[in-house]
Amino acid sequence: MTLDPSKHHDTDGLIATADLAAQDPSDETRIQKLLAEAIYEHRVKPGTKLPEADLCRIYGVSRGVIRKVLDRLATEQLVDLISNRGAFVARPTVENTRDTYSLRRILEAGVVRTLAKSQRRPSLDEVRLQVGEEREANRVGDTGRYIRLAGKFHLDLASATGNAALEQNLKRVVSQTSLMVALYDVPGINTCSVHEHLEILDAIEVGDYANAERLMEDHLI
Amino acid sequence: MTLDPSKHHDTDGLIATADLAAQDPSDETRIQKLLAEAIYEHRVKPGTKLPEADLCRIYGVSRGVIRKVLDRLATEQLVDLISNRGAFVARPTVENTRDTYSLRRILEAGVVRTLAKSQRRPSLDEVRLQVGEEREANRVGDTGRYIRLAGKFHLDLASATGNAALEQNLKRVVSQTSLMVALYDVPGINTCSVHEHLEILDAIEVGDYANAERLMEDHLI
DNA sequence: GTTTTATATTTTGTTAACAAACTTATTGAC
DNA sequence: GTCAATAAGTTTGTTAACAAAATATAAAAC
Repeated sequence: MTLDPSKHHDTDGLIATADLAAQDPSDETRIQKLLAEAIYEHRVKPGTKLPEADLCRIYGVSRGVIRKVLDRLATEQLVDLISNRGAFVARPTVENTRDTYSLRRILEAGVVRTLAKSQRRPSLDEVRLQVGEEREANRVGDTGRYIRLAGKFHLDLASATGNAALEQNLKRVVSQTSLMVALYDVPGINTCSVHEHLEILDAIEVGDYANAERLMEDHLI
Repeated sequence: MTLDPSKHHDTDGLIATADLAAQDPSDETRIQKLLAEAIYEHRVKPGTKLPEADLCRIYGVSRGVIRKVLDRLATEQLVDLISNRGAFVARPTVENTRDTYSLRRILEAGVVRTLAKSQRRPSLDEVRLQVGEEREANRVGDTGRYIRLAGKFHLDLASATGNAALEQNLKRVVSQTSLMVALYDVPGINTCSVHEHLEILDAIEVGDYANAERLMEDHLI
């Protein structure tokens, strides 16, 4: 792939974020994150081929690390790996999409239930603050920022549980569903309503886990 | 590692299952499964070093495939990968263990809820039949068989939901918790009571999802 | 005998070359 | 012009060699 700005390629969406990045984590981890983001943020379309040589040039690493990254993304189901043909941005089936959304609802219900049940109520002040920004972004019409914040809300709640395993699990499922909305027009998530986010927060802080759970389930589709 | 039966090594637990196995799946997938089983069935103890050369000899493959397998098992958290020092059977922390059990309860509650809520009630006849075998194994005192069947109960329920994503997720978490009982004496799971399994089945078939959920949560610890 | 330093061996990490499979381009027949 | 067959060119998969790091061994100092 060339970097000539006059010619546009399918994989151009990868370039933007290929700079900056601290080298604290290993090459593999760093590039896995970058590629994953590019995929679930729809900068590369589902079905797009991801040739090893191109990725090597873009990220400035050898084929070995690219191959490892692709293998990991395949287990995350963000990439389809076809033998002797290469890697492609995943194109999940409708079935798989439905299943993954169900799984997400289960996990998110688990998150709010955990929060609402916990004895020393975790401080959700920061989250509440961000929902404010969310509302503002929505009002002003900054859709990019709005979508990003709306998505972050769910992961922030998971983080607030203090359960790293749960958080990590939800993170993966969220990135999967993010990819899916590029293929199928799934309601909810995208159209996350600020009002509902606030209702959920309220239910959690009051400790009404039955309601918090129900609200979250209704919120996601 | 030598195969001399007079000398015992830490990694001997790997040998037993290294034979048979259909070559339908790729070497990587096949060996990943074998190694994962050896780990969560406690045939190799947590902390045991897994030298690449040994694994190559045992499974009869090149270092490349072993390295790929170890990388995958590391993301599954069954193996700890330490830079320049090699692979070790994972030794999860108490924190991680608690978190993973919470996650498991969330997922399993999701499973029974899904089953109980579903319109055309799935046929749980086979599962019910197996619980019968479970009781028999328990009565006769065949602990190995009993533990195996008791574990299978949970995965069979997940399979009955028809949600492959949910099933796959639970499978991973179950294998993680299986490894953990080798380190910490966690109640439940091991001591799965047949009676409780039957109660859960009943609640599901009656469609009483609130109760099914509660029973499952109480059942797991 | 214990500890420290130096050396040798083993083990892991990475790169580069080769082999195999797939794609594309070209040629020729109809 | 369309299609099929062949050949050239890419791209992926695998192996083998090398470099770097860690571990084990041996020697020396105290």
